[in-house]
Amino acid sequence: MSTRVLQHPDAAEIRLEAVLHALADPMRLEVVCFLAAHGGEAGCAEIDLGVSKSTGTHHYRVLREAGVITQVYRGTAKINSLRRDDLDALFPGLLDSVVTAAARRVRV
Amino acid sequence: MSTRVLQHPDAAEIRLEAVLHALADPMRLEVVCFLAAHGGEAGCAEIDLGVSKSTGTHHYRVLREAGVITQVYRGTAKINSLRRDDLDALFPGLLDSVVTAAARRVRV
DNA sequence: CTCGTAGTACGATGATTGACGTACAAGCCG
DNA sequence: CGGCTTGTACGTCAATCATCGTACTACGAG
Repeated sequence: MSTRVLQHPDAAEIRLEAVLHALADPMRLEVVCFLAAHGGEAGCAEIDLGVSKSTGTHHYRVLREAGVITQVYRGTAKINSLRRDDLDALFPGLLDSVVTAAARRVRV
Repeated sequence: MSTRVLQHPDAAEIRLEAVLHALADPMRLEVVCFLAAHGGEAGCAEIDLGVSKSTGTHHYRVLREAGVITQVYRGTAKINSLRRDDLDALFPGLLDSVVTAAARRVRV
């Protein structure tokens, strides 16, 4: 039906538990870290999660519905962006501490 | 067998995903907020979660095994303490931002 | 010793979730 | 147009999770 427009929760509707739950999955955490490290933009295909496309779609959807990322179509590709502004405004310091902690975790 | 000694993960074994997962549940988040607001000590019975004892035990166990809280027996009661030092050392700022965000969330 | 309180252990159960394959839609390119 | 790439929708399956009830242990008070 050619929607091509993706629904995102309003900033005021972002729920802390949903964000934490979205971040609790290692795969989604990796996506967030990737976006945080790359200026917040990346196509779905640029982040190799090692899972099937369906599963990837599923995880991106969870992140989007939790209000963690924004997704925009650009041709056939879909660009994912971190909603850093909204997250920082709602939960100051949360994103940074999680990303920092995740980066350290990888090193260990 | 009178174990009466509870096993806690070592500080180095605390996993970010486990902590996030533990914090993602509203009930456990409430426990953490309560402990954070009360100097980090409280018996299981002091925090009314509105669920059965079994469920309460389950949630406390998840928190303990994730390395979020410490549990010590004092007579028949069990005292829960936040592992603030360990968490702050491993994931600087994480606990504060989550607790702050949760407190704000309740107000909304 | 007996009882009450505080919490554990052990299933059981229903809901949610993660992962997948297949079939399909939308946009680019030859 | 026809094929390729990119991602979605849908149904399925297994695993995990939150919740509970019941039976039990440990401790303190009387």
